[in-house]
Amino acid sequence: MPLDGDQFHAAVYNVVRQIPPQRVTSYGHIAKLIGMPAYSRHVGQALKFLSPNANPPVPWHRVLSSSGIVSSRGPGTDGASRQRDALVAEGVDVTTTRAGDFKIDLRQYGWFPAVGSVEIGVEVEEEGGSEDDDAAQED
DNA sequence: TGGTTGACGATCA
DNA sequence: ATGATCGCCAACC
Repeated sequence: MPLDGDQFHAAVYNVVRQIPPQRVTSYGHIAKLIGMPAYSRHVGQALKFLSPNANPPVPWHRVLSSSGIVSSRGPGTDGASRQRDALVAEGVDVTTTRAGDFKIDLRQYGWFPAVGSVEIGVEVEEEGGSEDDDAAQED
């Protein structure tokens, strides 16, 4: 395995810090960027462990599910609404679906740079490089 | 040791 | 477009 526990967290934070303002990306894409595509769920875990007074700050609110929906932390929690609030405060247009979920238009705000084009900041085993995909498209 | 959980993702009906 | 399932994988219980 390329990354180890602490390194995984560090890599996640480093990548999230590079998400530009008014842009969002997905847990899964961050997992791909750090070379561990099957660890999308753990990206969320890492953000959960994140301390609010982290320095430099980590814009955790710019990370959502691949469908552009703000992940519900469960009934009775305010995490999702706080995330929506932070996004709106940045100028991101957040809509509410019929089911009550907060949704962001990835075609407009999505940030999905090609794997390898972002600095991870931690040691990564040579895994052979394949570039693909685009880099954030505006509409 | 074994089953459940979770800030997920891709498929299929 | 929406909801149900299955696949992932470490942390818990």
